[in-house]
Amino acid sequence: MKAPRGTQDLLPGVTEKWKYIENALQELSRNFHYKEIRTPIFEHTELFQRGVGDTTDIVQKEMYTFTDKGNRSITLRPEGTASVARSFVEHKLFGSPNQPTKLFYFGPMFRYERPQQGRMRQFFQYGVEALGSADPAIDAEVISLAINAYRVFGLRSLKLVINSLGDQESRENHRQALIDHFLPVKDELCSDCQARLEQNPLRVLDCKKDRDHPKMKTAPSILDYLTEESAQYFEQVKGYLDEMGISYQVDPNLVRGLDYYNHTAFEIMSDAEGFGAITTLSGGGRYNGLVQELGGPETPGIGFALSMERLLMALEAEGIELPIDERLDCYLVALGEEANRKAAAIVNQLRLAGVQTDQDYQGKKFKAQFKAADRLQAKYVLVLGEDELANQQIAVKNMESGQQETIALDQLIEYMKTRL
RNA sequence: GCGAUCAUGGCGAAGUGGUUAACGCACCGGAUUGUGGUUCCGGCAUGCGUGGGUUCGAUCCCCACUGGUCGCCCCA
Repeated sequence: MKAPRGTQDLLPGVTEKWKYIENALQELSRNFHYKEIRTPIFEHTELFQRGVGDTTDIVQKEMYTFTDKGNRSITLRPEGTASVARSFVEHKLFGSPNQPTKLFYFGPMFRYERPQQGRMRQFFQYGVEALGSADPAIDAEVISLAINAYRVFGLRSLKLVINSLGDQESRENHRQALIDHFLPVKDELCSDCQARLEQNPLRVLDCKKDRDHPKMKTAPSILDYLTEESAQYFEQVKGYLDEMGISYQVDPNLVRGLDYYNHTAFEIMSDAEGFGAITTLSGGGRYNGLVQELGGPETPGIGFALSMERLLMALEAEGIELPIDERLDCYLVALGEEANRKAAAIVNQLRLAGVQTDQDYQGKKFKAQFKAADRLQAKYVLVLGEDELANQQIAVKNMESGQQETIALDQLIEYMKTRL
């Protein structure tokens, strides 16, 4: 039996890294004053159709959708924002006096795709959502949180790309301009783009196949079609970023794949060598119509999500080791029948006193037990043999210094606690 | 969804249509009645992803399936 395609087991040795990263991101979230939310792993399919958008690749071909025994159409969540917005509406969080509502989440997402490194069918995201504020300062806040989610681990080869998709009016004007621009040469575009021109002409812009088409360079930029208000908003966001000392690059062709985005859109990529085809580490943006679309009051929102798998890849690419201490405090080596009988109780006492302790359960010889202790990087080895037992004592060896002393058994816990 | 490539012990890795499937690392035991290292000696795949087929005989040839990896699409 194997784990299903595109899923993976996280085994001891890597779970410690995940735990470390989760803890660090949790602390970062707390400093930015975001609170944790946990939503279901599956939702009604309709949530994603309405929230993420029917024309997106995610909804059209990547969802894990099934019918449950009650004949409901259920989908394993492909992303987190729709669920958070749904929960925000369902629990009327907009009624709380503390606005905006600032939330973070962590958990598995599911997309049916061809797996390769950095792209799993089940993958883990950390994300944040700030609902209820249309202040450009909060756009900058979320972007800062996103970039610092990498910097706190020492990552440096990062590229922040931002764009504005504008408001409804900007988008419609731009959409029309794109159609007018490309329609005369529609036949020269790839089949995907011919369809895109009808459904979502914005996405023609980031097509790889038609990248070199002459009409591509002269295509109308969204930035030229922003309404006065949208343009000003974008300027303010950039102003806040400048003020924070966060460098970025404006890419008018940055188009996020989800329908709900408007105004600010951004992506963080890795510059590191040998990162492969997938360089996007995280992405996010503003989604001012989403909450209303899901039946709530008109509520602005912005958020982003990063992938744990890609964060770990970035750490590897930059050769960053997380400071994880895997050493064991204590390993008890027992010698003889009587000692074996006593060993478990002594180990148990140490553990309950907060000393991380282990012993042999494989019937190993004395020397082999010592080797095991060494391999586990035990800081101390306790030797319990007949001599020690006869005197109600135990030998304690500091494995780093090699020093060993014999102490009374009833002082062991006290002794160990002062040394660890 | 499309294209390419790969699959041998815990890990890495050689190999061949036919008696015992190299080697390295790791692990276990001994040399060394109670102290981590080194060295030496010994042990460790009735098995070569799964299922079929060809053959007197398949880990090796053929087909399908499963999974990994790389690229495309798209994204986190």
